[in-house]
Amino acid sequence: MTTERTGCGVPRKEHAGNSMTVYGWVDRRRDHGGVIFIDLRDRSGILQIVINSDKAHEAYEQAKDVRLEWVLKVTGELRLRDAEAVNPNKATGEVELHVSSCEVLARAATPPFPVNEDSEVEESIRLRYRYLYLRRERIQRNLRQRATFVHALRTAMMEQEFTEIETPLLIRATPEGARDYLVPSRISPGSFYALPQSPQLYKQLCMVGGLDRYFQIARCLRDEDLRADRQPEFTQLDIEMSFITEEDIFQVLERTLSSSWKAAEFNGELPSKFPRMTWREAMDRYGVDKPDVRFGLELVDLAPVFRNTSFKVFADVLAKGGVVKGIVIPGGCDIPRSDMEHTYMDIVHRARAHGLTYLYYREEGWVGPAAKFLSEEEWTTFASLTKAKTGDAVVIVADTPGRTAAALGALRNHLGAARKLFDPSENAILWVTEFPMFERDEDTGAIGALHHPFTMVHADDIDKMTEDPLMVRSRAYDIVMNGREIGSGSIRITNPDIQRKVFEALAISPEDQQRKFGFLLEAFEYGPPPHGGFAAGIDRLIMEGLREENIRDVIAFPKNQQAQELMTMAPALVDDAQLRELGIATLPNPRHELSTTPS
RNA sequence: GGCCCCGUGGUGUAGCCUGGUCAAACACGCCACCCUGUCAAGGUGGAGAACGUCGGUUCAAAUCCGAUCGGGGUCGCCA
Repeated sequence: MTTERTGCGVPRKEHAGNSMTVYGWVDRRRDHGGVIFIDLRDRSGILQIVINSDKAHEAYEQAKDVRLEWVLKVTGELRLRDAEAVNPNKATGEVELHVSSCEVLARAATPPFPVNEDSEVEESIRLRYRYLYLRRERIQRNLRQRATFVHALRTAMMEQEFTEIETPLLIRATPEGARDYLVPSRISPGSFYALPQSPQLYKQLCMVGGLDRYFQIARCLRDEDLRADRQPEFTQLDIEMSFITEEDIFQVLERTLSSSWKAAEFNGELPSKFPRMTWREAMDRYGVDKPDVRFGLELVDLAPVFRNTSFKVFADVLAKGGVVKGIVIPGGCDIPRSDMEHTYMDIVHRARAHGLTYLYYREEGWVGPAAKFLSEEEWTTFASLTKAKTGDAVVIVADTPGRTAAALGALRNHLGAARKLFDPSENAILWVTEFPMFERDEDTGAIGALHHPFTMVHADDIDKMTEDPLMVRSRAYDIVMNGREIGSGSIRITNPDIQRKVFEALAISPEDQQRKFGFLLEAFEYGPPPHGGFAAGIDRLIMEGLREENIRDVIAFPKNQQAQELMTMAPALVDDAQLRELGIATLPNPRHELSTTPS
């Protein structure tokens, strides 16, 4: 069947005169009475089929009843079209297949939405009939480019002497991090496996095992709420290397990603070296740890202006160790006060900052709620720090360093999008390095690991671990692209003394250390090589590469926001017998129980 | 768990703010017929939704209010 098959998108004028057989779906049909045109579609493209009642009567009788999405086998002779019949908009537009026989291989019900065009359809319908949505040209192209990209990643890794290793899917539940998906064990009733959030621990054990250079195109599963760029199961390019420093990892990623990007013919290109920025610098200049550097609007430290201010709110903040920072918005005088008071204020409040104030630099001078508080001297400082021009506006937030950064960082991202301040075809990729080792939970006050507890501490900061843990930098790094976190990694701790100090800083008792991570600590007693690695989110990279706004459009069978797969309707209830075998009993109405359980 | 947006024939939308003229309009699709050169074919005719669901306000509700369900976005969450 396939040996004599020609792809619908393949024929060109040089094939004219050839007899051929094509198979495919009816993309469109144009019935002129005595002659019927059918656009036949397969994954390679679309070919116009001509069925003439005089010349192929039997085929014509067949084709009369054909409808959209029917599956046909068509044999005929490829001919050049008359000059006036050429369609320059189609790859096969210079030729057409004159049919001698037309066989209906399958009929099709009327599709629930248009398959032959890239029109909007409600997400639930797309997901319910995913197999039909997959017929659309756009998603087929996305998935094909995805395959090319992943293939290129794999090739690049092999060329760099990495070994692809499969790690288990049924693993021990990890105590920290995201919520686990649990899998009950039949043989050990009451016990559960977890599905991996990432192969983190196994890849480190591969290093202890002497494999030296590991990689995997790894599925990762996290039971957390979904977002436009987040699915509960996703794919990572997972890497771990021994006897290396950051530089080696950076080089592998830069080489691998930029070459694969090119191979997949993704949007634009990636540089052969990614710029670097420390976490400190990212926070100071952009207010976020994943800056979108396609546009400016950098944060300006305005503390020098308000050092001796009569404006009580700012004075209080500064006295308590807070900061005053602002963003200069070029041409911002066109922003209505209502936006400042409502839209921007909401953004700032969501970041838990107290509020913002603003100043317009109009022809007649600075105008705004805070204008009256500045002395002549302060205006001079203000002008030199902001370098604002007539027509600009400045928004100012005063709060703790963290909240100020969060508020202005969020506002900056909003402004960048709302005021179209960047070229959407640009790829702004960079390394963000030297993340803090620890962070304090604002609500509980507890110290936690920002990356994970096996992240190596920056050599200069080991001494600060006990007295000033929040100032300790780590050897963790992220790749950030267009304001989106693409992946992260770190050099790992292999020194037991340092590991112990980290656990102490995190207030994890020796008993808990043993219980939670005992197997890793034990492995590290047997000569662990210095090592480190990285994990890059493949779905997100593809989103950026294809300029898709939603991760669902780069995944063949994605889930909806409730983490359901609407085609097969998973998750679903299972038989009591199945549960009994696993030693599991469910609450009578899980949904109800959950909603009434205080959290 | 919070917040925001959406829910009208198979699909996409209009109508909803300013309730009655709406057993609801338009495009595509669907059905029938006509048509031998189109390519988003064309023409003629036709079927198809009581406006997600429930409740309320009102003489009167697609239109107002409440709840609920479904879809999406987002904050929390994602070491």
